[in-house]
Amino acid sequence: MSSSDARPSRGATRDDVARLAGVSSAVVSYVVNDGPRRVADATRARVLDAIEKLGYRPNAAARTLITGRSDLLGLIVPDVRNPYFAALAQAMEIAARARSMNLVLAQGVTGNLEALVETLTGHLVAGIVTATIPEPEAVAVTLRHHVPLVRMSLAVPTDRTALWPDYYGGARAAVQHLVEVHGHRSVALVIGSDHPERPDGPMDDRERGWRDALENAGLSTEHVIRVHWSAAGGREAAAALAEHPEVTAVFVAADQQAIGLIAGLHQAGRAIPGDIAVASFDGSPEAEFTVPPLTTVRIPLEELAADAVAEVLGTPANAQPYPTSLVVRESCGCSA
Amino acid sequence: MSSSDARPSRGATRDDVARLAGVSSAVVSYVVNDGPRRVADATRARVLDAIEKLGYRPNAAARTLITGRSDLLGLIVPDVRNPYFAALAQAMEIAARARSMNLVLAQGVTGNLEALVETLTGHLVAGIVTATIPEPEAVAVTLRHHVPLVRMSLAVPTDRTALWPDYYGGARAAVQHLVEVHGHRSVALVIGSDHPERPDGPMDDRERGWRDALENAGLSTEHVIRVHWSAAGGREAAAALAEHPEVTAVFVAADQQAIGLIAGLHQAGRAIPGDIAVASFDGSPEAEFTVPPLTTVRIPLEELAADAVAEVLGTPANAQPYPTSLVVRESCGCSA
DNA sequence: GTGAAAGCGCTAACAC
DNA sequence: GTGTTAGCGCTTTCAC
Repeated sequence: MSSSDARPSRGATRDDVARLAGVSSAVVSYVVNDGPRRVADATRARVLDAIEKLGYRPNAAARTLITGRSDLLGLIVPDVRNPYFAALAQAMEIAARARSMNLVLAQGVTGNLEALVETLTGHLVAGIVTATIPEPEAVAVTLRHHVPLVRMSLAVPTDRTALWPDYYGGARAAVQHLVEVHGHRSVALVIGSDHPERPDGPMDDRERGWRDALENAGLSTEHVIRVHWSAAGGREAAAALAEHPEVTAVFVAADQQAIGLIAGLHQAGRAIPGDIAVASFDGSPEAEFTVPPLTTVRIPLEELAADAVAEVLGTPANAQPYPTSLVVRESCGCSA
Repeated sequence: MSSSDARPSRGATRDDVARLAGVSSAVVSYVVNDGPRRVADATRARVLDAIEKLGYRPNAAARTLITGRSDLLGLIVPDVRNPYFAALAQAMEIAARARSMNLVLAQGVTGNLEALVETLTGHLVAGIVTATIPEPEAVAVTLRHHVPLVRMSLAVPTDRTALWPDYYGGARAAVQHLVEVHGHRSVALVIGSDHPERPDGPMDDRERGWRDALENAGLSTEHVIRVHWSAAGGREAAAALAEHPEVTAVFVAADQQAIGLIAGLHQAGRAIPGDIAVASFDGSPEAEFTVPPLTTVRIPLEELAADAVAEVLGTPANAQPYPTSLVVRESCGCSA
């Protein structure tokens, strides 16, 4: 520890390694980065040895400064505690690390994203993946700084890049299952609302799927219950449902809401699936542990995440919605 | 766009701002950082104006390079999808952002942390907070690079810094509740094991709390069920419990396990709390939505997170365990 | 109150 | 196959 401790002591630098290995610092770079020049095996070994001895780690900041791009990837979600976004964060972290990137986690809601995006671009992140719908100003920041922005879980026409599950097909399949397999004639929809201020905004594709499945079967689409995208919202939906005993099944747009709905239904003394059947959307792991286990539409999050990272790194991803699959358990009326 | 696009176009630099404002680049620094020199109000206004016009954002990498410390904070958890760690991540993200830090999320298990820690230190993170128990090699890396390492959720004697909830007191209070309020005489423990390879390792404080509460009441501590720290583990525990009908109550060391346990108990046709009462530990939000709602010990995660961040930033935190509180719901036998 | 200038550690031409 | 070197954008000491 020969240097002063006035500032946090920095570890060995590339020059230290070069000196110890008896080579120039460029060679150290070549070895560390495996390019862009070839290095003789013997030299490489000496360098590696010196690196090991010194405990040398490249300084990410210096590298970022010169290359103009860091190995950081921003992920913006509304709320990591929501199991859906937690699962997304997990999938993204794994996908990022598989490509030697580091995930910077940011939580933010639509309308507050600009500052977050600026912070992230200030770090020269390789890209930003967001499950929160960014306002135009936030998008403008990424555009100005040429930072790839990948929107997940929802696509709007103006998106440069978006990856999203097949909300429409998945919802439709779930509702069809309720109608065709179990013979339900009155299937309610429980869904959140992203734009409470614009009730006439774009319709969620899950809602469209539910609607089309019902209309195709000649059934009514009158029962729509809009609550918060949360378990607490789902519990409120149970109360609303109590006023419509004619409803014998519900399609819920998110597992979290379904979990709350089930709790509320139990509290109200209604049996699942006996009195009322439930199917939902997301395919989160917790759906396996509700009572009864929840039938849900699984989203291929791992694929979505891997492709989102790939997209940021320059590999154009699939422009199609990712296929979902119905995971049949007991809440819909199927037996264990 | 006068510069070539050979490399990703970088936004305006501090020099651009200085030029436009007609000042030296040092002054721009003084304005941006609010120091270390004073700047005349008129000058400051011109600089701010130029910054605005140019859409200038400081380059975090350059700043990190010169200061030797970034505004990044590493958080290592075993699994963000586990609601407990999701809640921790959320609390940490909020606490970090409140101090203008960015959270780098890393997932890792004991035994694999060294590389993660090296990556993080390579980014000159201001500190690392970990809920995963780091092996000594990983700790050594942080020591060598002088990166503060704060361990959360568990403390071992060799820790430099650790913040942890009152596992012992919380568990003990929960078990006492089961025994004293509800009169249970046979209370099992369901808990995970961090060191399956060392069954004689340090005992989890939750286990100690459970044990002491029981021994003080003159009750037996024979029923210990060790399963994975997950809902699936909890479900297995339900099966194990079926062989011991004399057990009328269970203390579960983690909400996730309790959620699985409840599912398993239902499946086995056992009523909660009628046949068997349940209380658990964590205080995660999902505990409110089980059937019946789960009585659980709440951990003050927000405080823990805020203090962990403060600690990293140089404010020595509380060296005491953080007080927990029993959230009484229905799974223990209390009425709604 | 403001400016000039010396690096922070690294990459990648470009020479040899 | 290896060495030299010019910055990347910023902070801060030191002059003025």
